[in-house]
Amino acid sequence: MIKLYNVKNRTKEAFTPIDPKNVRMYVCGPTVYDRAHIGNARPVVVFDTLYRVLQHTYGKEHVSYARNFTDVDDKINAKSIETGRPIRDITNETIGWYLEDMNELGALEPDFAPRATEYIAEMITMIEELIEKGHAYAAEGHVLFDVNSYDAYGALSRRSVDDMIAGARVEIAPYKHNPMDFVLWKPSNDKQPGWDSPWGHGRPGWHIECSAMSRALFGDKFDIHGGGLDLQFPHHENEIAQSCACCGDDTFANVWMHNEMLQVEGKKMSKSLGNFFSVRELLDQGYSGEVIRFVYLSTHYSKPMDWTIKKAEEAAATLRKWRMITDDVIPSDIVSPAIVNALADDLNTAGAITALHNLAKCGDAALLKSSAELLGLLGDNMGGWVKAIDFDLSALEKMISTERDKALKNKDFSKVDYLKLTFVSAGLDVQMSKENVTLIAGPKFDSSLLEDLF
RNA sequence: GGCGAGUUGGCGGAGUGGUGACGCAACGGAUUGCAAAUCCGUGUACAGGAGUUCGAUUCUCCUACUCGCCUCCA
Repeated sequence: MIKLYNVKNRTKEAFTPIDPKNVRMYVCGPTVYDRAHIGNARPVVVFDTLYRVLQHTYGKEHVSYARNFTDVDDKINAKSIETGRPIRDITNETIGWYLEDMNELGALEPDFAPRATEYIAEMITMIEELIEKGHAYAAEGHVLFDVNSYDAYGALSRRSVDDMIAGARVEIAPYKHNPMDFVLWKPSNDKQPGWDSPWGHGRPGWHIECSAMSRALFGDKFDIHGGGLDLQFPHHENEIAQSCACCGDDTFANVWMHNEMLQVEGKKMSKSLGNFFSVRELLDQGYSGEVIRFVYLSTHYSKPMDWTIKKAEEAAATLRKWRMITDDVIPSDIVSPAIVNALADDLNTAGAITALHNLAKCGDAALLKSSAELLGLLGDNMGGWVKAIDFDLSALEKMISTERDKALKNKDFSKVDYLKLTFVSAGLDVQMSKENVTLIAGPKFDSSLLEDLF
């Protein structure tokens, strides 16, 4: 049984799908104007893991996962004006990057990846319904959602409209009935992307796309809605308001999940601090996608996670060890119950990693591999970073072995020690047993440092 | 100002109303020509205060601190 912490009730509860043959999860995806940064990647890895657990529990063909691309947004418009490139070029390129980068993190592609611009008609329909039902109004080319018309507004994030107005720091547009009313549709000028609508040439507000697209793909009601905690308010609150006002109080997502934010070396990631980087930059620095994924999974999704070099290095060491154990091992048909149980308990990925450590300790390589794969780790497609060394060490092994045999007789170890030192400084791990000497290339192996020996 | 999350041993990080997870580091031992790797072993951690309880790190309240959202940035 899967248990999930449902933000709606702030309670961990048993997960019961609406239809076990059709489990539906919607996760808010990126606005596509630039490379995904490492904060963007956390929900991707978190919900990818949940996707795998759901597939494991209900069967691959019975789980649908949708993650949208927001490809109409003022940030994209700004980039287009700045670079002189058409919007579609920018969004296509960015989507390509995104899929590449997330693939490196071992994230499966969702079953649906809807683009906002392909669902404009559905959004317009929904906005019309909202107007008809008295939850939205048109004003000066805009359409606004009337928060006073929806009593439960603020329930998800536990905010009251009055408190928010009192503490508001935003300038209030004159055409709003209530300062908290938010935009469903807004007018576009010649330079902005736009579509014809009953309210003139314009474009959708940010929130309506998720309501319209999840409805189009999953219907009025589905199981899980996820995203970063920063989206809880206002984005998710507004999605709920739109969808429930339109389709009924008992519609939209049953379970709401939010992953906590990511920090870098103890500080909020920000461009001014210089600790802001993309997944691609990290990959280019030599941190493999698998290592990055492991670091993400070693902290529970509900807690803030600190990205540090130290963690990445520890993760790399652990994975290297596990890959050594599972090299050429055929994964077991089953997954360790300890791992399944940990993951079923509100996606306790850190607990699952502990269970993997236990499997490694007792040497059950087949089960270690199959179980790690449920977390998206130790897959054959992700191990390139470990096996990348193409260098025959057998001649060196023989060389040091011979010298050692001699030294053991004449007690002069100077030559052996010299070789050992050279090997170690070239990044080799030198393992001498009674019988022979084994050399293992470490992460910093550099064969050019051995040239003098030949 | 409003709202929320968190504070666990040297570091990271789970978890639990009553036998000190787990990883890294450290230390001791086995092993080794010496090492490394490996194996075995070693640590009186739960921010502070009050309360509930036979018993609290775990529940309740208060205090302090940290962080996040409310503002273009997930």
